[in-house]
Amino acid sequence: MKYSKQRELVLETVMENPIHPTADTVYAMVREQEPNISLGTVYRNLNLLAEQGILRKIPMPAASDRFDGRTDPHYHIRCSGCGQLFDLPLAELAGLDEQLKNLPGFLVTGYQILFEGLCPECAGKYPAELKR
Amino acid sequence: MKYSKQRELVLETVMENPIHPTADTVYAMVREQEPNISLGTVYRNLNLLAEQGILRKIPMPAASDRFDGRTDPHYHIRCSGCGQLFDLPLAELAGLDEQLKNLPGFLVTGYQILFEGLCPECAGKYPAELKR
DNA sequence: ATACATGCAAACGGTTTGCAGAATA
DNA sequence: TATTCTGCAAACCGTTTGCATGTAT
Repeated sequence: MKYSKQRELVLETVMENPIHPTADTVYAMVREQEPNISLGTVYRNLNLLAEQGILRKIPMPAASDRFDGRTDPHYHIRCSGCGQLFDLPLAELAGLDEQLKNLPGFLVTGYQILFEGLCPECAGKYPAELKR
Repeated sequence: MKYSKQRELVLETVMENPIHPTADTVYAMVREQEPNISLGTVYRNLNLLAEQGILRKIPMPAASDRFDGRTDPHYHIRCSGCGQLFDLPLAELAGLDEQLKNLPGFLVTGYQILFEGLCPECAGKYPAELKR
């Protein structure tokens, strides 16, 4: 892997903005410092950095993938109010690995969870009953 | 909702084939009985039936959505070997709801899990170490 | 008659890719 | 110089949509 200014900016942007940006968001942000960067380059670098394990790609069902500077295992929650993606301060799911080992037939190697709900800020704004 | 032969076939196909087919697969299957049906109609009906809760749409990260005739809560596992999606015979995740209620700030309303691993058949074929 | 559904094809959004030229090592 | 990278634009894939026509109520 050879150095490039573009890649440095892409990485820096994801690292310094823990907002789990989409490729498009990264593109917009990097463009402020490097107006000629192309969206393709942003994608290429994000994917490359994710492959190397330097950052993480969070595939989102029915939405743009997001990228995360944190590479340690942790959960995410999408806020139905503002649409943002947050880290969820939830401990490892206890007992799950246990259950998974004892499944007849299947060999589970991993899983992805995406939580849905309201972030602290939106939980305040919305009434008791929550909608989509 | 008005009756249509096309919708009936789409529903029937999903119900009778518990393989969690994609829209494309449903299209191919229905076409054998109704060669003139269009892919758009298949999509429209699958979405409509899912909205009504008659069947379930399973959004798949970085892949085509799948549809499920089973509407009761249960988990799925994607086999890394053959790519098929299976029901996972796993009990409700115990204690998770507990943990979720006590999260500071966040109000969790739901979650989706997708497991990854090897199905019984593929688990036999592959050696001990498993890859992607 | 009036909804609602269909087939078709075009449009869409997110992402990837082929290419010729530019930058790094 | 050899390799990797870039910008650009076109291609791609899964899905949705507009429209004129057809069908169920």
